Amino acid sequence: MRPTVNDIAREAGVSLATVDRVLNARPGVRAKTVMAVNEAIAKLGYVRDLAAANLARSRSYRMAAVLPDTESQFVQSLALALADAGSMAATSRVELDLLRFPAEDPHALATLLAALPGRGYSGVALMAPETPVLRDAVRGLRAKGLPVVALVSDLPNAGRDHFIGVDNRAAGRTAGVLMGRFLGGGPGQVLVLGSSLLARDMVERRRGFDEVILRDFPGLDTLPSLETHGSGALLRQVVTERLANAPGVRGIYAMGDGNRALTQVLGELGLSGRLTVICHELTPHARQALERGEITAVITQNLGHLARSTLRVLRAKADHLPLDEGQEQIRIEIVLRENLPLLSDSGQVSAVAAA
Amino acid sequence: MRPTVNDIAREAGVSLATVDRVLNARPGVRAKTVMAVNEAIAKLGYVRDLAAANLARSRSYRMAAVLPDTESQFVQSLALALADAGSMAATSRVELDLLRFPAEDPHALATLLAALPGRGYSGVALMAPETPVLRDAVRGLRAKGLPVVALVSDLPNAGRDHFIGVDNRAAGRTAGVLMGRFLGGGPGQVLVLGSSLLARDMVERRRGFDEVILRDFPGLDTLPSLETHGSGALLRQVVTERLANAPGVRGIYAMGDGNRALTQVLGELGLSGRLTVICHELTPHARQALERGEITAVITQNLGHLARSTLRVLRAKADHLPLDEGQEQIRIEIVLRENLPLLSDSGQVSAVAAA
DNA sequence: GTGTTTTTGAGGTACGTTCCTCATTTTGCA
DNA sequence: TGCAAAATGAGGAACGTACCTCAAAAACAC
Repeated sequence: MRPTVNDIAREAGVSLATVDRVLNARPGVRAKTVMAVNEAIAKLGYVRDLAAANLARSRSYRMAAVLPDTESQFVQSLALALADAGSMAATSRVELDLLRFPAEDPHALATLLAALPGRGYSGVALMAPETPVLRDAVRGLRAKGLPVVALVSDLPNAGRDHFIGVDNRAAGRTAGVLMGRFLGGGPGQVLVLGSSLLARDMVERRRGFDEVILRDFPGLDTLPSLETHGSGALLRQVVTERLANAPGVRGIYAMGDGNRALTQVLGELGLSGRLTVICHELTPHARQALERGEITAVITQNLGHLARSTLRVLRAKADHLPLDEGQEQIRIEIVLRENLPLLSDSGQVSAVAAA
Repeated sequence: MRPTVNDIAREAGVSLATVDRVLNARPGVRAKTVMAVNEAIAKLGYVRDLAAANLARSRSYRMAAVLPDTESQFVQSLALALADAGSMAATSRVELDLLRFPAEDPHALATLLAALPGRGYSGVALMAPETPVLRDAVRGLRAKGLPVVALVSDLPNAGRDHFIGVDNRAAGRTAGVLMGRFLGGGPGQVLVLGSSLLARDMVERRRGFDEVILRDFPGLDTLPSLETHGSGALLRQVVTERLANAPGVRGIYAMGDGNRALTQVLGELGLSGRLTVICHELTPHARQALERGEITAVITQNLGHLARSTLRVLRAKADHLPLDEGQEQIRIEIVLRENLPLLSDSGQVSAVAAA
């Protein structure tokens, strides 16, 4: 049998109350006694029964996940993955509320965040661009003892407790090496598309991509990034125009969203499957395009993993417990048609069902 | 507050005892009453508090992971990942014992397995080649109520409860498409190495690989598999010999173990970094070789994930609970130098430390 | 050595569930 | 209608921990 607090009390020759004081770092115990108890703990190999502890504390966790109200498939999939992880976590006294904010309104976001501490939350996961207003809001939350984790895109200067997502520079490098090798090193031109050149993620991806192409594939010519601002129409226009003027284009690197519009345009131009197309995020549509051969490779992150990780990290932070860093590291995944994961990851399934 | 069993009793107008009977599927409740209780459950959105339930049951789980006593880095890493997951799971009343069997002795394995039910285990995870003796042993375990999950390599005909690992055919296809694209479709020859042509995994990988090469890259010429039987010396010999006779070799697909010997040989022949080398399993050595550019790509599975998944599945099976299939699916990961995960995945770290 | 403060002990209640037992009510059947 | 069987209720103990109170003991200061 596993040792319990009673066993420790007996072993250390003290009372249960004293063991309890030591275990929970309550004051009023002599250093000597603390030592004795700790020795007993070590000797018996005691591990606190977390289930029983939480039960006794009758502690429960109410977390908030705050996402932009964008309708992009990526955010939708993420929301579903989070909701899913939340409902699974209900068995362990964790509740997750999904909150949305107007994508282009940092002040509305700040107001939303400011209201959270009053509503009984014990942690916040946040996906938002880092603005000065946001930085202050995050600091405010942390000042009130609410842990804040940044989701998908980091908030390094806001002093978040943790970042859950991938290193976008490395993701860009990965795209770069795939593009370079798939094109045999050149010669040829590569079109680069991004939603906005101001977004940190886009900048980092582009930097990583160029880094690799310049160093390892000098025969390739990467064109300046084209901004699509999340608009399908705009994407359509710039891509059509550019492809008409640049007959040497052999590859397209789509750093941002709009994969749907992209594959559509390529189809209309009769270029489906004739170019090497690399994009990010395995949304339901990207998956389809991959299956049909319209997209060559997708650089992605596992949203189910990301969602579960979010809950674990929030919980650990709320309890001031250490993390299992290895488990929380989100990997940069490369998906080709051949290693497309089966369509049974809960988040993805629901996303498709909802689409 | 979350509803409890008492709330359900009140809502359904029955006693706590009856609710308990329904919840735990105990006999002696009319169908009508069962319905009423279930309605109350649905109405209040009750979710059983697993922590409290397990506490009350004072249930604990003792699991066995049975691995061959091979010293390959892969098995070592797997063992460490399992040990690690086991120690993390100690907080949730799960204990994992690592057992080893002589790699080439199916009968010793069968004896080992037969002894398990008597030793208080409530589940077994097993990595072993499927032999007739093993099939019977597995059936014996299951007949005694012990769930059995196959690890890494499947035991489809032994009636295992679950398989935790990747689809090797798809892994081979993935290797194939990478090889094909990296070589620009040809012309050129590809050397294929495997530990043994009898092992199911090798056969499936080879089949997947050929499937893609034949269909999509007819310009490439894949040579017959060379067997290395886990021996570095043998690998060295056959590779040297083959490369001397076949100057057109531009790629090597290493399906089995022996990556260490392979990179060494290539180094000695002055071919490091000059060939496209694709292998399996991100062992510490493969990681190093990847960093140095001696290996181009590694097809792998996340051992930390695999280990945690094993424990979750064993536990779910022991309790006859459903699985979160999405969470348990092990993905086929493609690792290049550019998306090499940081060296903080517990299993990998320990593996390196131990190496 | 007295008085004060600090440390320790003893004991209880609570958390939400499981799993008993025994008594009582309801149901089905002859 | 009566009787056995089935269904339900009432209550309690247990799981391992947290957290509370009050009393007793020990350590400390002067």
